[in-house]
Amino acid sequence: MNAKKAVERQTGVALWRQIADLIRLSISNGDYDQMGMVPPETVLAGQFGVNRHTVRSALAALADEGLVQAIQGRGTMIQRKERLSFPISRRTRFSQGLGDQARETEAKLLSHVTLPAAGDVATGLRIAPGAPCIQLDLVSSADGRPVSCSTSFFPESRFPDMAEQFERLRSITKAFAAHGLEDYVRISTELVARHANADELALLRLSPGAIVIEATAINADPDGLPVQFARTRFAADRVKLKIET
Amino acid sequence: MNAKKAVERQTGVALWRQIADLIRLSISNGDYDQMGMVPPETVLAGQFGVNRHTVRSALAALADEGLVQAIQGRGTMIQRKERLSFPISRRTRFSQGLGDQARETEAKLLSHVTLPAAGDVATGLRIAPGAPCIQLDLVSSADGRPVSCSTSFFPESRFPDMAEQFERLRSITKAFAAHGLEDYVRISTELVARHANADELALLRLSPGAIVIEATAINADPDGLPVQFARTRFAADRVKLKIET
DNA sequence: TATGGTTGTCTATGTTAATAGACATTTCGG
DNA sequence: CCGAAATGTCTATTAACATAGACAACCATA
Repeated sequence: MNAKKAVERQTGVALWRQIADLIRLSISNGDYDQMGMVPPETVLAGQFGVNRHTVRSALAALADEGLVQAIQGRGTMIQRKERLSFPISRRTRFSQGLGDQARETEAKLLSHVTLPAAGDVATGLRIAPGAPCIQLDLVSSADGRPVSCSTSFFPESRFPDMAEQFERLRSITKAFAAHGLEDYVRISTELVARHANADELALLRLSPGAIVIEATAINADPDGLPVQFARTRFAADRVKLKIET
Repeated sequence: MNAKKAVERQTGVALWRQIADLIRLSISNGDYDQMGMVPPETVLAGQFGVNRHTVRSALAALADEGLVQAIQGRGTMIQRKERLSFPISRRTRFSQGLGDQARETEAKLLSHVTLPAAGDVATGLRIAPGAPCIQLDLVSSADGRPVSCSTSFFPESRFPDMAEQFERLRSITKAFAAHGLEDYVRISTELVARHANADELALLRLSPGAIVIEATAINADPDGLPVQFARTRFAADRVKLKIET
């Protein structure tokens, strides 16, 4: 599987950023697990066909992310290498699916507001456009590391206390249960990958230029009636989406 | 809903490339469908808070992709805006799922070779490491536009003529049928998003810095025995993956 | 045909990215 | 303790990116 390590010039993407992305990929692929450190700067410079200083810029960016740490005289140590495997199935729940991959998972409520449903939200939830719905903005983390941020919409008529219940119970599943909904399944998921915008960079603590996977999903009750319209943005370099059919 | 149009400086990604990506996204979102053209350069420059020349670089890149065409005195016309919706389910077939979204779909065989199965391939296909398997490299296009490129592995013992049959029938499904396998289902799919490498840029005719979604999938016969290990890279700005559960 | 709005082209200037080389500093093993 | 190997720091130079302003060329329309 020796993926070619090629960098392109004059593409609008700086060489040091391309190289940083490639090294990050190699780390999460486990290419350097033997030694627990990245190859020497001079070797990397040779592999990528660039100057050592360019590699240093790339490594500095990765050190800034906390992914590696350079030690003078020794080398550049790998600090982290995880890529969480994230199941997407009919029963997708955040913390549950991660299983024993993380010691601690957390979902933090950023904001909540009640507002009239916009076109795509109304269509997804099968309610009248303009009907009131509750919007929750969350950031989910594993072991203190942000993994995804999401914007969810719930029909207010059915789940009037969604925000309060979530804040109390710290779980969408439990907040649903508090409204008398014991079970729900995913009926639709659409995925798109793109560069992270400014908000996402801040929320997910990403380095600029990073990629997010945006999943637009609809959950429904056992009768097939939509209960949640969610748009979740995953930090692409921290997750692997596993589709279970 | 009104996604912020923010560009970041000193990120290693040139402003013109960030802007080109954002405009591409707006086009495929249909933001400019009313007028059929992109806003004037001066307006875009104002929106993004950059110089007009920087916007011109971005538009030049998009014109290079064939996405827009500038006409002096009139404006910059939109030439294309598609984003194919691509279903991923237990029965994922390339051409079939696209339905009426494209007039013509094509799968082109780039190369085929028989080689001993590497670690992950052997594990995925549940054959002994080193056992012979057939590798097919394909590029799939819709209406002449490359959408994905893939590398597939098949156990040679069971599908000895995979390459020949595919070349004749132009379809994995039909090539399976020619080997006596009438039906198969997807048992595993993993998704990762990253920047395209040099090969993918060329094969998919992408502009440098573009994003690909890499899907690693395993198909199995009705008895659950794996028959295909595939790694497919989609041009992220041309597709939307729709997960059907 | 005159005018306003749009893209095309040119010059100039400052900033960032990348290369090149030299040498200092630190670590580790012989 | 010495020397090889690694990272850290400095200077200098070139190419690419970004800004700024001016004006030409072209299109639509009043």
